[in-house]
Amino acid sequence: MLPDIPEVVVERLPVYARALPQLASHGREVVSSQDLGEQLGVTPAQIRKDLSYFGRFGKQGRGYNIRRLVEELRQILGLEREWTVVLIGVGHLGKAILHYGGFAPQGFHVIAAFDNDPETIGQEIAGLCVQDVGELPPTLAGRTVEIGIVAVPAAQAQGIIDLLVSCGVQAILNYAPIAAHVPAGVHVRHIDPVLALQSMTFYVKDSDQPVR
Amino acid sequence: MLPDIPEVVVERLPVYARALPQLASHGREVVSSQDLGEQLGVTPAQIRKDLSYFGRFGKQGRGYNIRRLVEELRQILGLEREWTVVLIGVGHLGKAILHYGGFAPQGFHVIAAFDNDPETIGQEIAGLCVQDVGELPPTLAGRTVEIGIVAVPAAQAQGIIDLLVSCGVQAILNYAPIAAHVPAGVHVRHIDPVLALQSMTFYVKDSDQPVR
DNA sequence: GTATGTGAACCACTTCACAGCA
DNA sequence: TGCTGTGAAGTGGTTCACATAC
Repeated sequence: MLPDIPEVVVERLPVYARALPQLASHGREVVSSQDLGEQLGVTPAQIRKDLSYFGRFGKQGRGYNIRRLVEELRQILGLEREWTVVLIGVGHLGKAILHYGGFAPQGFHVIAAFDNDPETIGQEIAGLCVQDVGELPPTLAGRTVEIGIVAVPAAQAQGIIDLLVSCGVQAILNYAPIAAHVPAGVHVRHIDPVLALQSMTFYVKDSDQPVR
Repeated sequence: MLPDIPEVVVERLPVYARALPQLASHGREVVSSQDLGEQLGVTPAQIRKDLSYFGRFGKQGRGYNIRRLVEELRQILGLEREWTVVLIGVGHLGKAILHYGGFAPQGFHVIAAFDNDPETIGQEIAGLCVQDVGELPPTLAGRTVEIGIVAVPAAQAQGIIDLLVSCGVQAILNYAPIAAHVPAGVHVRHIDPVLALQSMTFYVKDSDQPVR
């Protein structure tokens, strides 16, 4: 139906969807690509082009109705739905993810957590009882789980990802420091603060300011 | 000195630097762009092109000496240095960041943590006493701090980023869900798991597998 | 007058393909 | 023979600029 949309475009849509309600304060109902672009550090042309892949949501001479555009974007992205998530790896990082309050309000519900450490299995964390990773396949067989969050050590990550894929999980948020291999049709995003720091140091290393 | 390097290239270098030692196991000393590419899901041509921006590190007919290449990459990226980091925002997320053991081994040392909540100020977390954010400027005046990690609520994030920039911080790792505005010469990377999930749902939403 | 939507022009990154060297 | 290093070709995404619509 929709002709091939560049992935970078899809990745910008949630940014737009999130920024728009902020612009709605002060009783404003309409926003121009100019306004949104300034808010986000993006060119107005890019915003218009991105949106044009999906339809014609604006009015010439006026701009975009904020509420309407947010709803369109959420529809396009599938954010009106609720999503079911499992977490694998309940170490320090996994515990922090379970306690993180940012997923559920956006419709991402962590319904089970798994680990392979006998000490960790059975613990209750954020209202969830940690299960043995061996129980993952039977647990997922019953219900539809679209998303897996991987927070295991690097050495185990590819194996866990393979397991998730074999259980029908279609999207993986990978916190492990490896380049994941997945079959076509499975989607991966990588969260890696160390890599982020290590690419910034390239730009900072030369320009060391003298101590004043 | 080095002619303009695309930012995407710089972002891939740490990935190469991290993957190489893994290939060194089994007593191997040399690796080809082919091997590394397969490991990382990148074309061999891209690896060779990326490296060629910085020098000629390989030997025709053989490949790259792993140890040598890792050292070159670490030198290029400034990873041989130690880096000084401050954290602002010691809520759930900030605490998790302080407990995270992945920064220090890579040379990123969090030397101070700040918050504006009287309850949090004074707490000792991971060996660090949380300071009032008002103490940030005097604390940074004395020493060189290159990197700031921002883990405050969205509403306060831009203000904190401005403050960091005014204190001479040149690189910011931003966990807050906003598009940060910084002057030229300051570098920002954004960590946002919710955005990552929200762009994957676009691809998953239609292809919902039937429950078997 | 004002801001969208969009083909065309432009730019940047990726891939190709082969000369050059071990 | 094998693999690097690199100009050249190709691809994909961004920006321009203007016709169009309110």
